[in-house]
Amino acid sequence: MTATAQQELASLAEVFHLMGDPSRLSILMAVIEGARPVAEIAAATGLSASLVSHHLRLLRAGRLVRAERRGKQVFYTVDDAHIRSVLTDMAEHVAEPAPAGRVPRAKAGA
Amino acid sequence: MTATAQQELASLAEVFHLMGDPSRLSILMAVIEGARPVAEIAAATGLSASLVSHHLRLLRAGRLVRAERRGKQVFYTVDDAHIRSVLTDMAEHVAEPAPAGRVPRAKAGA
DNA sequence: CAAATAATTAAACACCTGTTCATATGTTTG
DNA sequence: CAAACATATGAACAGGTGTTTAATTATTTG
Repeated sequence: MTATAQQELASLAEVFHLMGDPSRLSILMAVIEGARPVAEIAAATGLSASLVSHHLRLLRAGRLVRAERRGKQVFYTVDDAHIRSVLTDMAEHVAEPAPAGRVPRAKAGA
Repeated sequence: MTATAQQELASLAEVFHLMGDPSRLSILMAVIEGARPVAEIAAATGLSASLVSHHLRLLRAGRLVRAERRGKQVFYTVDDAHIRSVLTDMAEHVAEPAPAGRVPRAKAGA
């Protein structure tokens, strides 16, 4: 594997990692349809403003959301359309029923 | 937010979380185009067979890969098309150049 | 059945990460 | 400038996670 491929893989993993936390994912879902201020995101997700802010910084660093200040408030939105399509596409995957008889437990018997 | 929405969010986050690790992601990429035995995956990714096996168990539990035994070997493949489209779609996102002047550091000035 | 190969599992460790609580920064308004 | 509001930051803690090493379980083959 080439060095740049390793880089891209790392970046890709980083993005997924950011989406792989329930709090952050709910934050993303809260701002997926338009810009909202932090307090509103906190209310919508049921998380503290502090925690939301912490996560937003990570999401911003990973370029998943964009920030824009309007007066006292700071509005956040998802950065681009890719995130949206990925979220919807993956939602389909999760919605599928499990085909039964898969994923056997560590020790089936007993 | 409804209880089922919470559930789906958790499932969604779980899937992303599984993809959010470089080792696991490289494993997924290694089996995205067809079934391959563990040893081959290990060779392709540069990871130990043990580590690959560990991760494959998690990926299997999350229904991201499917296992099929053929003789001594166990072949793994990505479970369905959604994973593929998500991976390719997100790869596009990562490939995009950063629009400059975004993501200010914690404390810009010295 | 014994040996060899392939994969899985278990235990242990180092590291990272999400969360909370308290404090600080920025912004408007009196 | 002081007060109030909105957001951001810092420190500290608890719990989770990836990795390694060693041992174990399947499966074929002599």
